[in-house]
Amino acid sequence: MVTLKDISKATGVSVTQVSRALGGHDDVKEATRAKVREAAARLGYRTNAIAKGLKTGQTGFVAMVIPSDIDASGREIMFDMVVGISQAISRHGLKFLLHVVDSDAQVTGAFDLLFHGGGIDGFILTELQEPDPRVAYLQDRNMPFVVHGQYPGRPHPFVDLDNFRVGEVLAGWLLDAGHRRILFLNGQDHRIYSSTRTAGARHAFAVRGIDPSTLDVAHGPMTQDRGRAVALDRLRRPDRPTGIIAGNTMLARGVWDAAAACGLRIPEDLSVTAHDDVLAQYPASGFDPVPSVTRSALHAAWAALADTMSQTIAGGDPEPDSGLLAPEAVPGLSVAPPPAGSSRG
Amino acid sequence: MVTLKDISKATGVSVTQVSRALGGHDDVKEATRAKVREAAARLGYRTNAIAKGLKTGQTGFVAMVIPSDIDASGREIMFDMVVGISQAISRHGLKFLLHVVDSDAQVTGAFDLLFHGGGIDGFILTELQEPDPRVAYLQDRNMPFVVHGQYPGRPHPFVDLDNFRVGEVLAGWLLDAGHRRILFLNGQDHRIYSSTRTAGARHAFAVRGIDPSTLDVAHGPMTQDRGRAVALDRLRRPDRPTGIIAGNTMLARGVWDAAAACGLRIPEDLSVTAHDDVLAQYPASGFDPVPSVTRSALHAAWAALADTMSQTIAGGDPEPDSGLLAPEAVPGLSVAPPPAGSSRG
DNA sequence: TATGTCATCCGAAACGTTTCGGATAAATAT
DNA sequence: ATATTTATCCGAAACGTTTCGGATGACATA
Repeated sequence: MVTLKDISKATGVSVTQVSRALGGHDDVKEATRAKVREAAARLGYRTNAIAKGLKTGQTGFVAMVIPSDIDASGREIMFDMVVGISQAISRHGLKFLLHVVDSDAQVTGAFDLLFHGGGIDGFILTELQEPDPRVAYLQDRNMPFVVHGQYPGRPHPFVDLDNFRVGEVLAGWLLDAGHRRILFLNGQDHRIYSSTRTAGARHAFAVRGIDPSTLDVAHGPMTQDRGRAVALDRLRRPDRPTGIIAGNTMLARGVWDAAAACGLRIPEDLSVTAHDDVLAQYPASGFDPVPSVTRSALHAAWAALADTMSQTIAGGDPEPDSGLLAPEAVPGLSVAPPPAGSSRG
Repeated sequence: MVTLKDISKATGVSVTQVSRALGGHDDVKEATRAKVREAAARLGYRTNAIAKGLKTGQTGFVAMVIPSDIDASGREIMFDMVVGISQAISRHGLKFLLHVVDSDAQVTGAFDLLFHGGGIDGFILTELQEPDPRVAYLQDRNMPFVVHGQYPGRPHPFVDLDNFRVGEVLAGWLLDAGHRRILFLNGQDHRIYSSTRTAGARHAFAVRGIDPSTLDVAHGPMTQDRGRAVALDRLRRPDRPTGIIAGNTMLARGVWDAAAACGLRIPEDLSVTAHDDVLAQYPASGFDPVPSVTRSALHAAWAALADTMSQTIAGGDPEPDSGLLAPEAVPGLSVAPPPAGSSRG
């Protein structure tokens, strides 16, 4: 292994100055720095992360702890998350660690193990639930962490899509076109993003003087199958919805299927709005007509997450509310006034 | 942070002896060891992995490097792998690290980065292909690694299902029942496990004096949809196969679907054998009739993999061939002689 | 001349652990 | 009695890095 001492010997510069030269400190003569850099490159020097970690107390490892008993719909989205986050973390020169435990109950124990005994600098939390003990646990023990999502009542470093705004916009488009019987195909129950989107949608109702309780919200996994099934069920009722909000593009695909199955045209007979996470596997392309969507790339969220993580580890408290990502509102051709025959609710 | 020095102060035992007491060395009086253990527990001591790593040169981190551009069918299996491996690794007191790079080409670079600069003890390789530069790269640079699978021509630490035997048994059952027109629904092309299973199946043909080239092998992702599609295509031909080998239970499900669609009964009109990985998400239950399978739990492979990894890191070369896992042969009710009307091929 | 400023440098200590090479005293062997 | 073994212990060095607290000489200022 090539060490600073080797470079020191090779150049005649002290270990201290070699360290400072490579570390970019400013009390090193340019000529010296060049000489050191050259020798480091020539000898194939690589900073020993462990030694550096011992001195600085930081290793550059960021961990995410997940239970192995995730349900089928969770696993699919989880892998995309893991890949996206890992990539974003690597780009910041940090290293991503995935730690799998047997059950939810063991997650907090793993935090302790990894942080105190394992040289982990910080944690990433996703898929927040209500209630979720993880946030309080980490806060109480002063372990650095960043959340994808926000936990109510406890300010903490986070990155999150403005889900309230998403619900507001998607519902607003339908309401403004004249729809009153609206179905919201939302995500899993007890997920905070789901309820925040519902709140945003209901807010859109309220500011227009429409009773928010008339919004029909259906919770569940965000899959094409479920989208089709729930939409089909509702569309076959006599007082069928004239507008549907889809939580993501997979649910939207299910709605398109259901509309086709019922012989309903979009947007003439049924208006649809959706949120688009810009995932490669769930492209928003191929829809006819082009849907009206709120759009926010998940990979942008991962990048922001990595950024906030690296700030948090460095000790700088990120500014509150800086983590809220605004969705882009992209009107398409999937919204029209409700069909004349439909009675207004 | 609680250190050895703190325990030393609290107990009056030297740092050296505290270290040895906790480390399980034998030149420590039992009374002393108990006193030290008590103090460690009381103060909440946890070994500092970084400091230990600096001294011993090992960190307990094991990494797996994957490219982000895996195809859809790959992602599904990959997540199960990652979860299974991570869990098995944790159980050995090691820590699992998932590192995602943008493309295949960047994998070897990541090896260097993680090993030399990142304090990674060793690597786990899965999904071997032909050719695959990773094995030679790690071998040439003396980085410890364990492979799930075997690379031809280069002995290396590995854990693998005996895929030759799987092909041999699954084909043998059909041949011994009298089948001659057999379809093998195999895994992805260029995957070593696929070709090894094919070789095993062809060997079963050869030892029975039957022309191995009459075996029809179809490569592709191991999904229910593909199983149905390929089976349907073959079953509709005039010289349809009378026996089908399914590479896993999902493919088998597709075969069951296809048989139903063609009005064929199993096993009266069509015999089927399959391999069962014993995955929770792809249960082998719910089949009627119970299929004849070779069975080998993937999670047993992960456990063996973690075991071999920990030996390899410790410097002990695991015995060659100790990594080959024998499948269990579990006859069911899905194999019968071919229907009388079918002409023998 | 004496003092201060500046750029550049370096020795030594520190991070927490493990381990080498003995030290001590008691028990046993000669 | 002395020599040897045994059980138990400890100081100090080492791993590779960063950083504190100065040191040095050149130059400008008073």
